[in-house]
Amino acid sequence: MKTKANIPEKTIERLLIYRRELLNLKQEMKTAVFSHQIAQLTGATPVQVRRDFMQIGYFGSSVHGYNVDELINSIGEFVDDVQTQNVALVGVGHLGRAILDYLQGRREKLKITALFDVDPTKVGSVLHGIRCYPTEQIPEIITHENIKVAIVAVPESNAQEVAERLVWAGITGIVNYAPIKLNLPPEVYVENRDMVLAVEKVAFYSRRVNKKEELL
Amino acid sequence: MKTKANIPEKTIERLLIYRRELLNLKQEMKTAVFSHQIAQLTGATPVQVRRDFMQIGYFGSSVHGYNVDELINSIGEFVDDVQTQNVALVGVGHLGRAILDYLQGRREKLKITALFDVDPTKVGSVLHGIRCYPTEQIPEIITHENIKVAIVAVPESNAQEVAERLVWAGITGIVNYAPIKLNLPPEVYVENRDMVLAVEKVAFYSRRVNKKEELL
DNA sequence: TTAACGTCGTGATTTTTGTAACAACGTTAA
DNA sequence: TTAACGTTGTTACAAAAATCACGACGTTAA
Ligand SMILES: NC(=O)c1ccc[n+]([C@@H]2O[C@H](COP(=O)([O-])OP(=O)(O)OC[C@H]3O[C@@H](n4cnc5c(N)ncnc54)[C@H](O)[C@@H]3O)[C@@H](O)[C@H]2O)c1
Ligand SMILES: NC(=O)c1ccc[n+]([C@@H]2O[C@H](COP(=O)([O-])OP(=O)(O)OC[C@H]3O[C@@H](n4cnc5c(N)ncnc54)[C@H](O)[C@@H]3O)[C@@H](O)[C@H]2O)c1
Repeated sequence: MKTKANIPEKTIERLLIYRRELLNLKQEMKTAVFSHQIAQLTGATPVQVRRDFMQIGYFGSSVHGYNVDELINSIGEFVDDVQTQNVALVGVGHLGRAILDYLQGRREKLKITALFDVDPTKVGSVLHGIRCYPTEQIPEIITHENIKVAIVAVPESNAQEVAERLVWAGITGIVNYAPIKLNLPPEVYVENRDMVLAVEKVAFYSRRVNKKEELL
Repeated sequence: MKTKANIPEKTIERLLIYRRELLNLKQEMKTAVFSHQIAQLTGATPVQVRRDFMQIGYFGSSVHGYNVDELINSIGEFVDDVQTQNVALVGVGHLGRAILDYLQGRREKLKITALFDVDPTKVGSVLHGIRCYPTEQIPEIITHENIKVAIVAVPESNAQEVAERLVWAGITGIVNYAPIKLNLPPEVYVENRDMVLAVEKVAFYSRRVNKKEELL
């Protein structure tokens, strides 16, 4: 895949958003779509949409626009692995449970295949058909299931330790819901999802709106 | 505040991250800190750190670095409102519960003061001292409590409708956990937090790490 | 006294990201 | 046949963000 070299991160993010909406269009039996429609559905601009598709080497027709099915496949070829990627979820509390309920079955190529927790009442149980293991078994299971991606939903105080164990076991990508910066080797890709920061940011920008209105 | 005009969004995000770590330093009784230490703790570069502080008009000393307390206050003066901002949480399921547990009491200037749900078993109950109201009362409560920020944690199928109701009631900032693009007036600030997209992105970049290792 | 050091603040530069402009090309309708 | 239309692909341009490079300024120690 020659194009794959230097696609901007922002483009990757948008491609995933496009796909989400394209899957909806497919549900609605739509077969073709124009860039300005995708833009409308996703909050991007039409030019941005077209350029993003250009970057992954998918070309539409100036008459019918883009073929929904083909486009979904092209994005998939680009962002997905050939095989399904297995995912581990560590910390099966309220948050972990919500994540599990929500994620499971949403994407063909992503599957949570192992849960980990320390709580003896949770270890050994099976949720959504997935077994919950004690954290001691992280190396064993991660290796055996060839898991590279993990979701960390444990309390702040345990997140660093858990993350290190995961990386040691072979994990190379982490979605981190704990409100700390994980200190890990730079080759591990970490996406942080601290909710407090999100709310703070929205609180900040929501205020500017109010300020603006006052001036009118 | 004259500086407040044109601070980049990325800087705002980093300032909030800096503050999170500075609050930890304060807990540890640290009183001063250098830019390279903050950089280390947050994943930024030292220059970026200094630049960001420059932008909000806080200046350190080249000898002692930055005063932790003062810096926390300066960031606060910049990003926080003078009074506490009240926040509404809509959808008290697994996700909503986790958000509530986690957010409440973490920040002086942000407080969840109202819950909304449609489930009769939840409406009327009190969690963390906060009452859960039926969604019909959104306009009334939002107005009465002067709430401008809301967190949407309802199922996908209801998110758009709920968001519209919130905006109609006066909400100007939303953290959206439903996996859809909310179609709202452009002056409403929306932060989307779709977990599937986060995992997909991490899955993508985690793979590149593996690829790289293969080449060595 | 002065030179070496470490850090800050900031102008200059590079890199990344987004936007505008427009040619190319079917399609439609005069 | 031809002109007008709407959309795509792409080049050129602009804006935003990150990085580099260096002067300024206490502090330390020779
Ligand atoms: N970023 C966010 O959006 C957000 C939102 C809510 C919670 N959180 C964070 O996620 C954490 C989990 O939230 P929650 O509401 O599910 O809390 P919770 O207490 O309901 O769940 C935590 C789970 O982690 C397990 N656990 C504890 N230590 C562990 C370890 N060392 N290894 C494996 N599992 C372990 C516990 O047994 C429990 O099941 C919170 O502490 C908070 O830091 C983040
Ligand atoms: N983005 C993410 O990270 C993420 C993760 C998990 C879930 N989700 C989304 O958030 C939603 C909630 O997740 P959950 O696990 O808490 O689901 P849940 O079913 O446990 O909770 C949903 C809650 O919303 C309430 N609700 C339903 N319709 C409502 C309405 N019109 N107004 C007010 N409340 C209403 C329900 O009564 C329930 O209490 C999911 O459907 C999913 O779309 C997002």
